[in-house]
Formats: sequence, C-alpha cells, structure tokens
Amino acid sequence: MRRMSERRTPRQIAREETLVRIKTIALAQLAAEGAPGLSLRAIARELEVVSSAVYRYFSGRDELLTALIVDAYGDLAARLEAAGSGRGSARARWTATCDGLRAWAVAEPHRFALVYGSAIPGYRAPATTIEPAARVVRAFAAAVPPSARRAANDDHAVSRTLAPQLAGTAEVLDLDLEPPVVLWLVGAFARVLGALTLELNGHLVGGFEPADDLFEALVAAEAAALAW
Amino acid sequence: MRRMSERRTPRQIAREETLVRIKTIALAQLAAEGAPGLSLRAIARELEVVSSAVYRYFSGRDELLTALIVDAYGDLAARLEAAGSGRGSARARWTATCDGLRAWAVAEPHRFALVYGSAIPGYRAPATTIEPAARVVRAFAAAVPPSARRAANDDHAVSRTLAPQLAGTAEVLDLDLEPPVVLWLVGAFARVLGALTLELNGHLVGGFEPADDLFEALVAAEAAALAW
DNA sequence: TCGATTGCAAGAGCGGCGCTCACATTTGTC
DNA sequence: GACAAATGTGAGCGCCGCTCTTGCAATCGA
Repeated sequence: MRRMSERRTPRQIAREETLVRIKTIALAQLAAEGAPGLSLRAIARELEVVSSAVYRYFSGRDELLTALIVDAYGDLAARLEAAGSGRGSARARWTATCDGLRAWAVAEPHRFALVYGSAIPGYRAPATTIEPAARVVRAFAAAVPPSARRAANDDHAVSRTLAPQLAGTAEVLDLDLEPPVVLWLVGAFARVLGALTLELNGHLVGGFEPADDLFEALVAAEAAALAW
Repeated sequence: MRRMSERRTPRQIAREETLVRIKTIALAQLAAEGAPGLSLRAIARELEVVSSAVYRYFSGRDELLTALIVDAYGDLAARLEAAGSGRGSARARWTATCDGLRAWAVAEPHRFALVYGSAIPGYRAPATTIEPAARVVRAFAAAVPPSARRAANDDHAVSRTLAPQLAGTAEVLDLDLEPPVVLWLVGAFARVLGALTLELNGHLVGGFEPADDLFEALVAAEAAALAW
C-alpha cells in the first residue's frame, strides 16, 4: 500500500496523458469511421507504438468504448446543465435544454450514436454507464418545475400498472415530479431522440433540410401539452 | 438478347434459391451478432462453400446489407398495412399501426436497428431504399384521415419556413394531409421511434419492464393532440 | 449433336482486425 | 545499487473483406 494519489510520479502523469491521447485518437477515428471502424491497431499506429502496447491502457475494445461512452454522457450532461441553467422561465429552460441536445448531437453525431444509437452488438454496457446516463435525464427534468401538471387527459393517461413504474423511475432518478409529468418527460425525451435519430441517419433528407424549424416546432408542440 | 424471365432456367432457379439462402443465413447472423458481426465468410461456411463464392451473389457486404434493408422495410410496411387496415375508427387504426411497429421491433430488434438504428458507418444507403422506407411512413399516414386537424396551436406551431417543408414532404410521400397534420405525423413517428430506441437499447431498464404500458400511454397521449 | 460460351465454385493470397504471450526495457522504490 | 512493477516489443493465432486466377460443368447456338 503506497500513497496512491498524493504525489503523482512522472509515470502516472505519462500514463494519464497516454490515456487521454488514446481517447482523443479514438474519438477522431469514431468521427471518421464510426464505432465499427474504431481500431485499436490504428490507434497504436497513430500513437507510434506497437499494437499490443495499447492493451496496457485498455483491456480491449469494449473497455475503451465504455470510457468513451462515460465521457460522452458526462460532456453532454454538463452541456445540458449549462443550457438549462438560464434565468428565464421553466419553459424557456426546457427549450434551451432540448436545443442543447440537438446542438451537441449535430456537432458530434458519432458520440450521439455512441450513447443513444443502436446498441453496439457484442457490447454490454457496464453499470458504470448508468449514473452518467441518468445525469442527462436529470438535466432535462431540472427544467420541469415540480408544480407542472398535465393540461388534460390526466386521469386516463396513466394506467394503474404504469403509475408505479413512473413513480419508481422518478424515485430512482431523484425527480420531484408527479407520475403524469414523468410520463410527459419520457415522451418528450423519446420524441427528441427520435427526431434526432431521423435527422442524423438521413431519414429526413429531401424534405427537411435543415431541420431546425422542424425541431423547434416539435419541441414547441410537445411543450404545449404541459401546464407550466 | 435472350428472353430473360420468360422461362426460368434451372440455373436461374438455383441462383435465386441461393440468394434467398444467403439472406436467410445473414438474418440469423444479424440476430445473433448484430450488423458488425455479419460476416460473408461465416455465411460461406454455413453455406458449405468457399468464401469467395458468395461474391458471385452479392458484390460485397454493403450490397447484402442493402438487400436486407429493403426486405426489412418491405416486411415491416406489409405488416403495418395489415395492422392499420381494420374497420375500426381512424384512431383505432392509428394505434394498431403503432402497436404493429412495436411488435415488429420487439420481435426482430436487429432488423429494426438495421433500418432505424444508427447509420452503419461506411455504408451509404443507395436510392433503392427510399421507396421502401416511404412505404412505411405511408402506412402510418394511411391511418390519419385527411379531415383530421390539429386540436390547438394550429397557427403558431407551423412557421412560415416550415410550412413549405411540410407541404413538400406531403407531396413527395403522396399524402393528402395539411401541414399541421404532417407535423403531428412526423412528431408522432419520431416519438414512437425514440421510445423503441430507448426500449430496445436498454435505456429503460430498471424502470419500465415490460414497456407495454408505457408505450400504450405514449401513443394515447400523442393521439390526444389530434382532432380525429 | 458438338463446340463455344457462360456461370459457378475453388483456392491462394493481400492487408487488416482483436487479442495473447514471452521477452526486453525502462522507471520508481527501498 | 538491487529489485519489482510498469511499460513497450515482436511474433503469432484466428478472424475479417475482398481480389484474382484457374478448373469445371451447365447451357446455348449452329
């Protein structure tokens, strides 16, 4: 047992720098080739190191992907928290949060795909990614005041079996929101993600380009269903 | 110039059968390993043929993927058309269409990911896939009567720049719907896709399992915004 | 019916991949 | 300075997509 972080030895410094360098190169590869094109050998080449050396830093592709996913959630959450922390109305902060997500997704579509795209086959997300993912959702929830109520269809919208699921989710995420509002939140989040999925994967080409106006209208329409 | 399809020679028959066999094996691989795990070599092995032989049937991985995508769109569209062709109310047919999409996606998540998941890096969808994809959207639109109007926020929901995009999309897809309804349609479709993306990629684990009630409530809430 | 054509499969091979392992080298500690 | 841990090397395994040449057999035209 040696003091572990009291004094960082040059080796530790170098190690951390190498970790960052690897992730940086990986992100560049991701942007250029997508997740399947992420190659440890190519990273090693760019690092001017033999391929097996990379395994001293990440035990394999999956571990590297996990690190990138955690980073992506973290960066996104920070960005959303900043976007939604304005002094305007709750509704304005909500809109700003949605716009923040889109701006991030459009700017870094590969990272968006990494966290909200199709599961990478053969890759099983470890529990480490749960908390960072929850932080993103919490950023959205933060813009919705606890006093918000659904404008209509309050009663029959939430079935007896769904209510406890909504309440449980709110508790896990530490949200002070009533079940109907949680339902609205999930729906709104799904809608935003779906719209971005469509946009980023080219399903809107030919009709909505750029999709700014479409996105804005969709967010506005969704927000109209909530009594702020 | 010989008659090409008048009389199928044994050779043509064998070829077509091989094409189907390859696609069948590919689908099995897709289900087992996902898109990146789709390997022409493995297909050749299962086909008990040398790997290069497969290239007689598909010029490469991309061409095979394209065939699978077109098939997937076709199967899905047929299923949705069947689901939405009941004799109930338009709203009931709409719900049935949404449920049909979810049922298909849950039953064949790998095919859902193929068409609505993250774009496969390095793969550029050829124009061949546009029409099949449009057919799916049309299946959804078919459940929305032209008489439908948005219940509220009709005016400010559709901006001046968005309206022509919506009208253009309606025209391309041959939909007899007013811009506000097209906007609703796109939003509803995005919401359903987003919800399925969340569900299939495990973003709902821990809170909504099974997600049947959630999905039902989301569809119902969306439908409430339209005057049927 | 027979020779030429065409379609198909085999097999070898290229470069790339993830990953492992035995070995050498460097670095930090006592 | 000795020793151990951390780091880098290089060879190698089996996989991948894809290409090319070669042999063979079904098919077609005369």
